[in-house]
Amino acid sequence: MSTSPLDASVAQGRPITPGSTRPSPATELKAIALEQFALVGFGATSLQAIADTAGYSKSSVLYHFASKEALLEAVLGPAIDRLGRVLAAFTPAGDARMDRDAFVEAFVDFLLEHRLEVHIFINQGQSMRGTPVIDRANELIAELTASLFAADSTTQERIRFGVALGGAAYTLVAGMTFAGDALGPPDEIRFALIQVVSELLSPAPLPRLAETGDADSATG
Amino acid sequence: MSTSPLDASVAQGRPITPGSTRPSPATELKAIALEQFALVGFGATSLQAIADTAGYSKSSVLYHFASKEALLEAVLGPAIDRLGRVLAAFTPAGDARMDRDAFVEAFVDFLLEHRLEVHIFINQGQSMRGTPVIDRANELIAELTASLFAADSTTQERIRFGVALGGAAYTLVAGMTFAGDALGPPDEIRFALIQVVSELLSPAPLPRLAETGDADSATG
DNA sequence: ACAGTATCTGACCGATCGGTCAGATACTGT
DNA sequence: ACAGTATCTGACCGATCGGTCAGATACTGT
Repeated sequence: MSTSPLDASVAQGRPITPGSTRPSPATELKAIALEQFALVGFGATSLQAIADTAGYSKSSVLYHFASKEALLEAVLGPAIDRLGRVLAAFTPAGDARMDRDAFVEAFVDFLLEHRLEVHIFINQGQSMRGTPVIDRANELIAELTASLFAADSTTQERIRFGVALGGAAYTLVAGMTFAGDALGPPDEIRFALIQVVSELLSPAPLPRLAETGDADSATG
Repeated sequence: MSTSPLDASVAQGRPITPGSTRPSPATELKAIALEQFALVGFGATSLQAIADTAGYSKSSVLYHFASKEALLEAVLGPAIDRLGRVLAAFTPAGDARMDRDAFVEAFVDFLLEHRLEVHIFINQGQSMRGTPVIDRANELIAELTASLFAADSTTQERIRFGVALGGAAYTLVAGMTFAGDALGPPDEIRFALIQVVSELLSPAPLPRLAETGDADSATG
């Protein structure tokens, strides 16, 4: 009995096994909340469900986070901070198109690291307007759009940008989280994403794609 | 007072103004439910909210639809039927790649017509497994994947397919529904989508744009 | 040993959830 | 005019929602 590591140890609120230092309750709760918010949505996730999964009481969740919305802030905040930093590094002043290739790489790495957070505010951002952390994310997306495209951008360009953003977010969550590793090895996923996002953000197909060949796709 | 057409007329359950024949209550409820399910999610949408928006009581909603899940079935069913027909027309037997350009056009038209439904089962399909209508949609997506790609498809191809599917669904909802007409005129959107989806589903960039003799390493 | 603090919990709150049901009302064909 | 049916509603149900609070327990520095 009590095969689950969550049962006996965490139920008391502190790690018992001295060897593997269990993450703090707040960290654990944030991780569970992140997954649930992305999977079933913020509105459809109950604090009770989060507490049950973590092995705590609902009161404990509300001890660590003042409210459900505060928990959302804590969950999304770091990812949005990081997005802000990625954007700031590539839009220093008025000069928008600095080093687009490097930007795409940094952006894809951001997506890979924070795919669940991105999925949340991509797919639920519109219905959560008013929540500070969501508004901040929406502002950053608007900033990103503005820095990538001039004011006279075409429908074509806007569509390609939207497809790149939403497509990457969807693929990462649906493919990596839900479908397991059916999508491919992580390094291949990263390479393919960088390529397809670059392609989508460029007015024409990548110019130097000609001789790249396979790169490292054969190395498993 | 009572400027809203919903107020006086529908509150009694039947259209009063004889000129403009109001849609049936069931149709109206489905339209409102569709929007809410897509906007805030199925789990976060209450029957009361749907009823209030339509100007009916919650009991009336449950008179027309036996349950919340039955309402979801009624909302998504037609779109999934249509998707099934689109797929059936282009995968008659084992021959998968019939006329890919025509298929992409039909598929994009399907996306344009049922963007909210697609958004629902793209973004909430994983958390609604077990619901018959959602399972049916997931099967169709799997069938689509199988008909587009051989069993030995590369990571690159799978990523591109996912980006096309998720990206188109996201762009149509976020761009057209939430951002109004900021994306562009409908015919331009359609044209741009057909082009970008075609490009993503092709193993190599569009042949006309560059003379890259590479063919992307996928053609093995 | 002891006081102070951090953490966790059950009991409880009003509000809302999906759903049931009896009855009121409107429409129908005769 | 009348019976039958379709439609709509309020009252009500148990369950669950996010959140509060007093008190139990564990840990801390002294």
